[in-house]
Amino acid sequence: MESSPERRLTDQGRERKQQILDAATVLFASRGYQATRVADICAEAGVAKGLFYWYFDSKESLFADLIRSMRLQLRRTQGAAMDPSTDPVTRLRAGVEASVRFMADHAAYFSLIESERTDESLRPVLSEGGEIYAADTQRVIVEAQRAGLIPDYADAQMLTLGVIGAVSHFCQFHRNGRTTMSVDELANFVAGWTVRAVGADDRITLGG
Amino acid sequence: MESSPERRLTDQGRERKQQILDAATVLFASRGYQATRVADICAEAGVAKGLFYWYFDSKESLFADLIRSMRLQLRRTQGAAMDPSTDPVTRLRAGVEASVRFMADHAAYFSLIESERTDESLRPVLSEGGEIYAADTQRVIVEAQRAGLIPDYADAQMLTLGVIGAVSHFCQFHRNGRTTMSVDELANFVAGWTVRAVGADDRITLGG
DNA sequence: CAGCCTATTGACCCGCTGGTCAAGTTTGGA
DNA sequence: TCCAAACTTGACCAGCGGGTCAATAGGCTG
Repeated sequence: MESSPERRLTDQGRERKQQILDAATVLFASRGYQATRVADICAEAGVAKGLFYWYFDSKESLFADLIRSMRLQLRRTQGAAMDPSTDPVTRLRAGVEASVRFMADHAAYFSLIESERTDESLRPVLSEGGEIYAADTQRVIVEAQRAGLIPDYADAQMLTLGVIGAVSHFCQFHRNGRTTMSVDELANFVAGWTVRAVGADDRITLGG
Repeated sequence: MESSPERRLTDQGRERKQQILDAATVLFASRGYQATRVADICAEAGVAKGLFYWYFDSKESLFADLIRSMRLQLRRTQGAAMDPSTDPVTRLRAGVEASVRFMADHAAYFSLIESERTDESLRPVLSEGGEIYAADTQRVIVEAQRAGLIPDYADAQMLTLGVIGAVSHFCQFHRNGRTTMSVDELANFVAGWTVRAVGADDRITLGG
């Protein structure tokens, strides 16, 4: 019931912990958090139940770990996605494409957070990120509006929600097999879709 | 463990059943299906636990009942939404606006189906509808493409997914309070968003 | 009133699952 | 070589929660 104050892990320890984390990711993604039993995770990871509680305080704390570690990775990847020397619409495009690719690569993770969004006990952990991503996006959009590339009588916040939503739901459809597009095609299509929706259409591409 | 072969209900019986159904809707929507206990539902409805099993075979069967009855209502409402004598883009607009309004009116229901989409045991019931809605939408889009109102080098199916996704995720943001727009404003905005994204922009409105 | 069906209760059952623990093994470093 | 800490196990526990049931009340029909 404690463990938090920095337990020193050996190489083997770190490996085992990751092993459990991986097993949990797979199971959470396919059955959801609630429906996944600690025993299942241990079986999947091939370790005894007690070991779970050597590395994690609780099932919920493992979940938090999972989310946070993934978020770190996501943020890093996204950071490198947009070239600051280009114009905002180009950056928006690039950001959207990168996000789509990233989400496709980490399908299991995103299907997890998507499904567990309404879980009362998990809400805090889940919502603590995400606003950051929104802020990033909104910044680009406002910049584009200032540069006259996007009509500025539309609410920037709504446009932001639209972009984020579009990326996430197209990826969701991709995960569910509702579309069989390749990731490249998808990324391109979604970029086109959002640029058009946002009102920055230069009429050059309609993606697909 | 049976009950299905048409139990005859008195007026009072029907009322009680609905009462339990309503209680379940509220709780499912706010905590999710898994996290809601049968005892909670009974407490909310103000009846004893045994009564639950007088009217329903199981928690899962209540859920199925809920979904099916709601779907019926939804389909009826949507049927009346679009005026067949207008052009496809106008109909698309109208359909989107009507859907947004409907989803806002039935927020509890949609937040429920949205959150429980990944639940293994519930998937069959959940997915048995939904394709119908997609088919309706796609028909309008294809029609618009034939009429030259939407560029036809874009994949109609992808555009359909985009429309459906946009409606559902904007409504989701509305439910979560991520936007404080009124339902009317929202409906208008989403209609504008989708029309632009789909490539049918007549440059008259950018919503908001 | 008698018989039957619906309606309603709450105590009870039992399997499941998150979490604990005492006991044992391995590893690392002094 | 030896100690302590990291690691690993599986049996065990307690409470929770879905589902059951016997008992009772009430209402309709003959």
